[in-house]
Amino acid sequence: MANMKKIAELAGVSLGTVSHVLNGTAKVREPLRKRVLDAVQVTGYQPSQLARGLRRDKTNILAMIIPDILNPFFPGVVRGAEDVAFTKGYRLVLCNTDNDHSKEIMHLNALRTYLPSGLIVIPSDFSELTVQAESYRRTGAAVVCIDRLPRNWDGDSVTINNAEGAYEAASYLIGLGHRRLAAITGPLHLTNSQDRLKGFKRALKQAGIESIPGYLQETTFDRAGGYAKTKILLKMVPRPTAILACNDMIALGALLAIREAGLHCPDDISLIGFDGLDLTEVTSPQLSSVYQSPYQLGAAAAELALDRVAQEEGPARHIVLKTELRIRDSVAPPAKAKRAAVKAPTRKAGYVLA
Amino acid sequence: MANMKKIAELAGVSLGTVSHVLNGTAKVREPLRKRVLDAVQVTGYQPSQLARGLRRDKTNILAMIIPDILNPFFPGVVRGAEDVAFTKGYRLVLCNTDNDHSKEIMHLNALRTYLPSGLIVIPSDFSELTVQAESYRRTGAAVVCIDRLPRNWDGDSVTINNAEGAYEAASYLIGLGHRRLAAITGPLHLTNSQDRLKGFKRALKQAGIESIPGYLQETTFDRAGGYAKTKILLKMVPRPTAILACNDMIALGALLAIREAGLHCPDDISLIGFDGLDLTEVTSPQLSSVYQSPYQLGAAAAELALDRVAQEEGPARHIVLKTELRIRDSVAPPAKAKRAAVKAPTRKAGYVLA
DNA sequence: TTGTAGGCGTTATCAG
DNA sequence: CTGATAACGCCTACAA
Repeated sequence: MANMKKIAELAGVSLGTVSHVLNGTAKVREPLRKRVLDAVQVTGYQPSQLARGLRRDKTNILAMIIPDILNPFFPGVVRGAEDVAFTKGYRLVLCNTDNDHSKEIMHLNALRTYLPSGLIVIPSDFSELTVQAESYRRTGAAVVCIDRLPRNWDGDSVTINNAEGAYEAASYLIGLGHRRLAAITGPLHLTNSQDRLKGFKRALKQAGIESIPGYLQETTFDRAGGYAKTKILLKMVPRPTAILACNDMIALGALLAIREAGLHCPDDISLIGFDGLDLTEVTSPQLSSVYQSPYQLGAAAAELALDRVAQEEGPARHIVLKTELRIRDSVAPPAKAKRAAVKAPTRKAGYVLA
Repeated sequence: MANMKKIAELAGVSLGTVSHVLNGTAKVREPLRKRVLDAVQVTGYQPSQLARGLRRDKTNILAMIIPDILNPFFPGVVRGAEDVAFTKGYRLVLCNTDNDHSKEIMHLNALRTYLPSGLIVIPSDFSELTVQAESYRRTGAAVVCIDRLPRNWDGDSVTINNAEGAYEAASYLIGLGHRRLAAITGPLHLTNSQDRLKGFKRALKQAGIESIPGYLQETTFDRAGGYAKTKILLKMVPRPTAILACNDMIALGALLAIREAGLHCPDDISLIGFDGLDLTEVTSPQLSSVYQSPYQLGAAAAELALDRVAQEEGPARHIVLKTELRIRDSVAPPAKAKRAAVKAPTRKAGYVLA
């Protein structure tokens, strides 16, 4: 492959001049400039990212560390980041941690020697990112934390308004006449789980509803967890009339458990999920959910990281994205209260199919 | 960050010796060796991948080019490749083409200067990869093509047995008593679409069923396509009693169209998808599908690529993975023939939930 | 067995 | 403005 030396020969100038033309680092007389550019055209020359990175102590690489691309929430995040990165001439390196913080550390270490410009991280469970990031920043890399935050995180971040989203969902159910509301939360050591629970509780409190401890179930963010906890909820007396699942996978498991119990959603029990994944449209009933945009999350993180590359100083920025309650077919007024129930707001359109 | 020079000083040896110890490229006396290793320990030294890559003309980077990580088939492929890459000390760079072959070329060009060891590509529509790959191989990179092949591809590849999978699905439907079988295929310029159609036709031919042209519909690999084409199929007289959708997204659209037409799956019409995505479990009825393992596809590709790095010569290898027909609730004997129908094989278990 | 030194392709500094 | 030239960190002949 062509290199700068060859371009210099072809253009009949020195190596330094080629560099100046290519990087705009000094004014070069037009004729010389043109000769260089022509030589570049002819040879199809591209600068070696390796040599450039070595010299500059920084590559056009953006690294992204996530729990698991197989979890349907994450592809959108990755895609958002990749699009922004690509547009700005960066490549995205993808790492999966399986929520294992030792694997997170391994990735962090391995990536370091590639001198990435930025690092976008969805922290694993019990992440020690706050410590690691410090050493990273010394290499000049921007570290942006998204979706959930590790303990004591004080750097740049992009999250969503978890509490508000859960609050709206719970309030909506209460508005329908529900008084016996249950919540199935994700692991409560995660900040997003904590915040969603807070929002849920606030809605109850505001409506003067006393929360029954058994109605609050904590589990993992997956279908199996939702299934198991819903089984428990359905056996309670009195049985809750509505469930807020703190993500869609949990809601999916809940739906299955409801069906298996011979109950019907939403007639016997209302259900709202969280995230608003595509698959909420293909279940029956279609699942109501607190939608958030994974794409926007990833894109904002990449913007933030690359801004930080250009402008290293400045206070940490915290971007908080909005959620949107999407009501579909999985909610209804509670059976006993149907007649008295407040009229439900107009059904919002979800994705349109064709 | 520490570099080899510092290690050499700390260990009281020369730079070359450090390199020899680290790469096992020459025998070094135990005491020296130990001093080097200790210094590495103490400093937490890691070799610069950039400098190493520059010197070796090759980095520990594996690049992966796919249409779109948002398509639920691809995350599994990416994860399979990343796991293998990670295990062997490689990082995965992810690129989305949106099936746009000019974007594919842009990625290919941009990646080149990072000197990746390997390249795993799911070709875009009308890909010119066969040409591009040639120039890539000259840089010493292994190029592996997966899922579908571009025109004239003669390099390493990993695909699945598309024809066989479609054949089995169609044969199964025929075995249930269906005679009016329709197929909704993906774009027929793609090799995987072509092969699935071939398998479908072979099953019909073998059963002595004449295929009605209108029963063969070509569309894009998405829900909207499946929806539109199914609408057409449902208006035909006589109406098909079974549909083979050439991927699960198409099947999803078909399911919706069937429901909207006031028909019931499987009582009025049987449906089998292709890919066996997780979401086939959450529809109702649960979708039968020709399962393939995206994870295995990605993992095999990474193995193949990295094998090729170690062993550059040798004939092209073509790995063909098996599919597995997973029958769930979306198939039944045709209404009129129910009594006479052959007994359906035992229902295979899909994923187990808990 | 160990050390020396050249060069991979850039960028950046500093003379001219 | 333009051109040498010294790093960046590592590998690898080749020499000792």
